[in-house]
Amino acid sequence: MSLVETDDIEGGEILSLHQRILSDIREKILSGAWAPGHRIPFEHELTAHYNCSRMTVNKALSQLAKAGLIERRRRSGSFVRQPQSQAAVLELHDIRIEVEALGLPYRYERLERLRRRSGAEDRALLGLSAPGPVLALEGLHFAGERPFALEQRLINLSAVAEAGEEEFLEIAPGPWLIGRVPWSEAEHRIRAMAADDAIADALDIDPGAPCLVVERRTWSAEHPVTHVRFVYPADSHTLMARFTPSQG
Amino acid sequence: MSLVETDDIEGGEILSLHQRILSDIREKILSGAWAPGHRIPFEHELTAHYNCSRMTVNKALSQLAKAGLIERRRRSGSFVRQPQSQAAVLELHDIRIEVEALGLPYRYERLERLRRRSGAEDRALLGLSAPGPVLALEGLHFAGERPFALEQRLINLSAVAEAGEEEFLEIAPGPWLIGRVPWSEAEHRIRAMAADDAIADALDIDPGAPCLVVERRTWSAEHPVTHVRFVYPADSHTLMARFTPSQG
DNA sequence: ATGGCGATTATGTATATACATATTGCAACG
DNA sequence: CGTTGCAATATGTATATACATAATCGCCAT
Repeated sequence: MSLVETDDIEGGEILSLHQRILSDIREKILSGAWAPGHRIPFEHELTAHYNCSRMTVNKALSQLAKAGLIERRRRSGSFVRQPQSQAAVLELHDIRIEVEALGLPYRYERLERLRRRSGAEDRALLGLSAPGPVLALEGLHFAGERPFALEQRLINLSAVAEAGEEEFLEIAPGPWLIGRVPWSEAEHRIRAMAADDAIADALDIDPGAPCLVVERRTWSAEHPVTHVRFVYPADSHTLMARFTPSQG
Repeated sequence: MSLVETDDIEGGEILSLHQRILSDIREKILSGAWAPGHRIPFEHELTAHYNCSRMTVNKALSQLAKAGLIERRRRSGSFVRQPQSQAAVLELHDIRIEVEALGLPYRYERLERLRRRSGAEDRALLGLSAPGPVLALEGLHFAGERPFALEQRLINLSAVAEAGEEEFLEIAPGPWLIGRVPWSEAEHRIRAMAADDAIADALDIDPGAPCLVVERRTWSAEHPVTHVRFVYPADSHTLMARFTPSQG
């Protein structure tokens, strides 16, 4: 770390200039101070503001551009983009990680918890043939103050009895399960859907607004473990997956 | 980085050195030539090999490190990391097969075919760095009498010259390409969207109705081949993927 | 032997500089 | 009046250089 030291850095985090520029700008964008479409200062202005070289500014801005937070146009400047989470490789789907990748604070909040004997619908979702105890959970994942995803989950208590003792008030069931139940197989279903009133209300969007729905059923050693449905507002989320062919 | 031919002399995309180093190393890792744990050449060796400055090599390696492909240790070198989970074999779907699985007659119909020199937007979608000839196609996949999916496709004619001779009147470009171009890598983006007027018109649905959008970029040996966007009416379609974890 | 210490080495970060490239606006020209 | 072409501008990429930092190796003294 060099002697540069522009303003006295309050608070004591030792950040490289690069990272400080990054987080400054990210914060402006995520806080809404710089709305989508806003032109952020030119490189040479930031160079002056941070008292550093253009290369350093350029590296930071390039990184923000690659992360999708801003868009750069030659001769015009750099502009704040609509936020989109391009994170999220298909397999993982830990919403906390997605949210934190966006630089936003994450929070989970339980809406409902119901222990019951599985009805026909529950059994269809889980792929169970016989009735048995299940836990039905509904909760909201927040990114900052805004709902990021609605989660509706069924857990097969015959396979994971200890889940029946858990309240899941602020702990999302996904990470909880992953730590306890080794899954051997999963099936994903992805589709688009118009938000009905209940979903619109929970996610704080307009009824009829398009949503991305990701459903997953998980088995462990042939036993159905859980079925979960995530509902994302269309504008909050892009699923991404990158892969090479299995052989040729 | 010379100004040499702007026009495509066949055979090579014009890649920046930075990108060339990136893709070279990525290819070695993904192909398995450099196994996990393998020490990749020191920066100064790569500097010599590519005849460039250490900064350029450093930038490329830093990027690979951030992407999680390699791990860097001071005084020791850079090492290929263990592959992190990601299984997710979401198969490239052939729409004909989907439709026929529903027991409905399949038909493809071309709406538009345009051969042009790639503009900025085309290049962004394809991931091209230099201008060149592209083929822009738009077509409809029918299930019975109803539109099943709208396809908007760009083909990089520098990579697949013979596509420029094809009319694609009733042959969907997807299957045509698969038979000719072995792909080595693909990137998928999945999201929900409200139908705009043009899409609503093509698909014969209401404007604002939710749609599932699947975008795919495909590379063959580091050359961008095609970008395609499928738009499905929400009610017509569910994407499915089933997979097992690669490890833990 | 062994614990400490300095030299060596590879990466991390930053600088100044140079030139390429894309886009915009304006001015000159037919 | 519109078209062309040039200058200005902002970003893109690469260079050479400098010094900081972390980890390791080997030497030396206890």
